[in-house]
Amino acid sequence: MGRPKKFSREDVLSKALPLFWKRGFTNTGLQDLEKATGVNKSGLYAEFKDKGDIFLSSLQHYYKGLKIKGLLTAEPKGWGNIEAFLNAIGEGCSADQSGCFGVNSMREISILPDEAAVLIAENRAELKALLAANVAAEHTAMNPLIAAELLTIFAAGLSIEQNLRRPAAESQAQAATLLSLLKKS
Amino acid sequence: MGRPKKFSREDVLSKALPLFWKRGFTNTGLQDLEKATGVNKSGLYAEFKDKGDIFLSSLQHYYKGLKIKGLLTAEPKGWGNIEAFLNAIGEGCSADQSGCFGVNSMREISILPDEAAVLIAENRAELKALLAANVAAEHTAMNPLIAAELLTIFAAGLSIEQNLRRPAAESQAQAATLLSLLKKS
DNA sequence: ATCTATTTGAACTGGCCAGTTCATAATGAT
DNA sequence: ATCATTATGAACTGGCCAGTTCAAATAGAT
Repeated sequence: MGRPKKFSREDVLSKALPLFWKRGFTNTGLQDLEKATGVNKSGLYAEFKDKGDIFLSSLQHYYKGLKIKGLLTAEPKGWGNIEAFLNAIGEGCSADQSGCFGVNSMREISILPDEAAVLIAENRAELKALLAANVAAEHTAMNPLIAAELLTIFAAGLSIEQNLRRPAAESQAQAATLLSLLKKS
Repeated sequence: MGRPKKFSREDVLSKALPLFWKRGFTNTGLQDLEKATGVNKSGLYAEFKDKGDIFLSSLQHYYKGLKIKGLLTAEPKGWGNIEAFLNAIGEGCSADQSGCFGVNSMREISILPDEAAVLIAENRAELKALLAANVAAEHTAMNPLIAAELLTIFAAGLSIEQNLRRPAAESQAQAATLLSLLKKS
């Protein structure tokens, strides 16, 4: 046995995540990461390949811990779940974390590690499928896949506009409006 | 009279804009700007205060030349204008310019000159008003302001997802779906 | 005390960054 | 030819960047 590790990979990621979330990839420096995680640069590079790897791992960590899967798989499925999901986008916005990290990252996708783009696309697809399942449970006349796509785009819009620091109440009101439209059809 | 200017401010801006549009503020360097505009660093700093000023001016230039005002003020006002507007978001996407520059910039707003945030907010408000006017022209049961807000968020979602290089046809199909929902209500 | 695994901090490389300065050249009008 | 205006390119500052290397320290187990 040697000296025990002082930090866990997940500890580091959960502290790095808010930085990337707020400032993005390029605007988050290694110094920032050292300070936030409390782990030395040497330590970080012992654990991660490079800065891109830290970002990618943070993104994975983010998706892993995401509540929306829980919200959208709750029973019974239906509008209730969808409304809870849309509201969650507006709620979780501390000063540091606005909107969805995945949506925010879309803007930087051209300079991100390729795997990041894949991750984002995969999770978008998963989200859409979950939404579709909840729509389908309501037996509407509307095609669940089409409704789900609509909701996904709307959610992305809500997310990105969180950067303008819109009050959560507004977002929720708009979410309710869209939902009532979908319910009627 | 001295030597005449070789470049106009607007020339420079129209060449700088695609850079910022594609790569954002931080990821666009002065070297890139020199190469793209054909104007020396010295020349750029004679015309602009700093890099932030070039960005801000590019954003102004972008909003000035935006077609959407034309699309949304065409007569007769109504769903047709709105559909044309939504489709334009998906269309104008060359490899260099994806989505709306204003929406893309929301992600970077925390590191942008303050005036940029103001500009973006103003134009969002203007867009919303134009959309509302077109909804109002249709005399729907729905509150035009609420519908306009919905459309604005949806447009932001479409814009940001353009970064994933979605085919324009998909975006347009989704736009049509949302419109049909709005028409029905 | 010794061995091992890990943390730490500092020094360092090489590169890019924004921004400044200045000397030189080009261009036009008078 | 002179004067005013602008363009150009190069040199330079000071700072931050990601990433590497290494020696010293620390902590546990045996």
